Amino acid sequence: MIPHIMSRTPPHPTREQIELPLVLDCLSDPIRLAIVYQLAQQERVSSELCCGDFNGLAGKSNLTYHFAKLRDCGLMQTRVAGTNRFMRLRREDLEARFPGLLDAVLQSAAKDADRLQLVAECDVVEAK
Amino acid sequence: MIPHIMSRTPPHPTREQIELPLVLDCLSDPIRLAIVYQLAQQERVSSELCCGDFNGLAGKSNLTYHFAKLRDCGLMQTRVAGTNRFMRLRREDLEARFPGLLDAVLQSAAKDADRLQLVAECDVVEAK
DNA sequence: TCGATAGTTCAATAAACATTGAACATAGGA
DNA sequence: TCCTATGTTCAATGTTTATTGAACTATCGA
Repeated sequence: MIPHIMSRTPPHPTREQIELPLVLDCLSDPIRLAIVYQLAQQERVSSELCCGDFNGLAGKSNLTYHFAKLRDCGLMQTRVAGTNRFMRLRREDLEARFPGLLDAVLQSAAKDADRLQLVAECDVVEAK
Repeated sequence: MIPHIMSRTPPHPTREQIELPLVLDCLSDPIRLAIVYQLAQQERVSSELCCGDFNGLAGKSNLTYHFAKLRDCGLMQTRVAGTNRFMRLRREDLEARFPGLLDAVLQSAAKDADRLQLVAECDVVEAK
């Protein structure tokens, strides 16, 4: 039987392969910034979210596209479990490569949460 | 006599108009990141550099394009003096809007200076 | 006043990007 | 075993992007 593509974990860059321009470019898109922000908010509750939790941000296939970019640049990790894909922030790797960067971006985003139309923390938790 | 366009200072966004996605997008381009980095290195010597100081990074008209993007997003300020345009980083405004962000990016860039082909500090100073 | 220097503007081009919907693959439950 | 939920793949579309060179404008100094 031929191995099934979809059940395999997609490729991720190693920590050392994470590149600053790619990370910044990823974070510069409002939808991807919202994904990363929501992931960060959720971290206190659980470190993972699945694709469906972001349905409010864009259409399904568009989200797949943005997830791939976030994965390719090293910001997110995807874990496959059954029919779900669980995402988490690669906090430690980011912190090791670019100390303070992710937090500076997240705090900047939090400051402009209204302007950027980001979900408030309570929204995320309640939506569970 | 009709006022001469080129002698006027180009428009800049106010501090409040500076937007996070635009700033990140600006910094995600390797040439623009190099410009900002060089400007930051130079700050200890003088807070300003003129277009010609960046000739190593790209062609003249391409530089004009990147300078415009940096100015439009609020990262740089341009001052016109004779036939020169002097650039400086809008450090205070950036710090007020997004505390810690610029420094986190600059430190990250410094860590990857080789990979990003950024000018070493001594190169900048010696090139004067 | 002329020439050189500094930088801008404009049009053209090729590549990358975000977005959509339709078709598909996979896993789990009735 | 079939139905449903979850998510991916693919092709098509229109937009934005970076880069180039040629023509231009403005300023300074000889």
